[in-house]
Amino acid sequence: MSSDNANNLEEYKNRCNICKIRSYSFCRCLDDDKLQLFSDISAEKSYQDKQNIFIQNDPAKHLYNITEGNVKIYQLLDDGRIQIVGFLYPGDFFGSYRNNQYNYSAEAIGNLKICVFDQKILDKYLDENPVLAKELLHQTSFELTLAQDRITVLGKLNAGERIATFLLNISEQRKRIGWQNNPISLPMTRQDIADYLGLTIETVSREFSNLKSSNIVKFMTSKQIYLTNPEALQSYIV
Amino acid sequence: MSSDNANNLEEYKNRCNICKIRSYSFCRCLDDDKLQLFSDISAEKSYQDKQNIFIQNDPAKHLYNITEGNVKIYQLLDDGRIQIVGFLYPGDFFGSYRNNQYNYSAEAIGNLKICVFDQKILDKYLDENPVLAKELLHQTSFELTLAQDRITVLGKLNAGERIATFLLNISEQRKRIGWQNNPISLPMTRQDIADYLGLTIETVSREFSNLKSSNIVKFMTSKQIYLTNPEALQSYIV
DNA sequence: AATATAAATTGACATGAATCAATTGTTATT
DNA sequence: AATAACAATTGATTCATGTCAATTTATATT
Repeated sequence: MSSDNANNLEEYKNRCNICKIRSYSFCRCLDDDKLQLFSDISAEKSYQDKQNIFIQNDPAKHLYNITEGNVKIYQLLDDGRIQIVGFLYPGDFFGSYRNNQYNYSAEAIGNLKICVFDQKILDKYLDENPVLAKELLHQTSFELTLAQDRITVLGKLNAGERIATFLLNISEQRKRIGWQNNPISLPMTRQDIADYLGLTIETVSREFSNLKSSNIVKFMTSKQIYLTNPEALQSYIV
Repeated sequence: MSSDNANNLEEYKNRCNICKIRSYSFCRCLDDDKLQLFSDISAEKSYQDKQNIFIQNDPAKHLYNITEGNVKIYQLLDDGRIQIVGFLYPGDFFGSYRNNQYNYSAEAIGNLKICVFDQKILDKYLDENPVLAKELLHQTSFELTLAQDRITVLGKLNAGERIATFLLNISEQRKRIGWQNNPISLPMTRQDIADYLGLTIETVSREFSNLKSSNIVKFMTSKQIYLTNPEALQSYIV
């Protein structure tokens, strides 16, 4: 084994300690010695744009944690209609820690790096580390509130309100993980945004054009958007 | 103290042991001695139709477990629009075990009995009883999958499909907790159903009439509905 | 039982977003 | 640089569901 390979292995085994997203991911609850064990029971994996991580109804064997890049999770109806349940960002986890089926499909948006945990091994860990179980509970509970908010968006808001909410939510999320929150980058396509908001691509495009001509937002590129007047966006949402 | 009062107190202290909904509520994970302690840290409370249990954005201090009756949880927009996030039934829990704000308001539908837990006390319990933390995690995770399914319903299904899904879901839920699942009782009003499905009361009424005239359902009363042809309902959902 | 009040249904019409179609802009490939 | 393939925008029209209004049915009160 070359000293280079040895170094790489060392680095790989140490990756949890130097992980950039730890402070806003569920692993943050572990102290250093536990963290080392955590490196051992997880594996890092890379995906490219549009690659599937898993498919809905697959037997759920893993839990995933995003370390780099973006993921969309979606449900597919029999006739081809698609609903994007959520966009996930670094620090978010997805998959399952129960031995059943995945409730959605997961696909990479752009280049992606994730930590993979075996469901059974993680489950054993939970018994021994209540602090981790509690952290996952809190995180899942937070996910649930986000899902509930989205139910209201889809059930009650009109097209303009949905777009405004979407932009503000992304801005908040970026702030939460300490990234630039204005201008914001939109890693997903217009079609993705439409499938996320229960609209068509044409309606999304028209609403963006409205915001543009009202000087509320400004597009640096079609995927880089500057919120010129966030207060106006806020007032959209009632 | 009369012997009657003593008996009542005895019965009250023992109520977890004789609780009818324990087997499909999160308490099921506790064995007998732990359960006795659980009776001590919870209190039973009763509500009447339309009474609020708490309001959105109230400081979240309690976790609730339904022992009898039904609850609607909902979000209110500034202009009065309402979205019912979920209908809850015996065995379901709601509220919060985190020290933040409630994400929705909760209101009794009909007569209601609930078990109330103090968030802080329950939280301490979780540290000592990882099995309880895991049970809550699994339950919350299940709630999350239900919420995700609802996102797809609201984002992609048309009025007829939403109604069909709603009826089948209720039927499933009744089956899950071992109740009669056909005919099914609808404890909520038509307006509630509309606010739950992102529709208007008129559209809900019209879709019910369609199902009626297609001989897919039959109304014993306006709140007691017999699924004459569940397969036809199923095929609605694509 | 009669009256009042609330809940649910049905009809006529309006409208926001979907659909269909064409065009423009952007990114990748030779 | 030219071409192809894809992504996004814009316009014209249709349609599902909302809105407004009236009626019927169910529940509560005297």
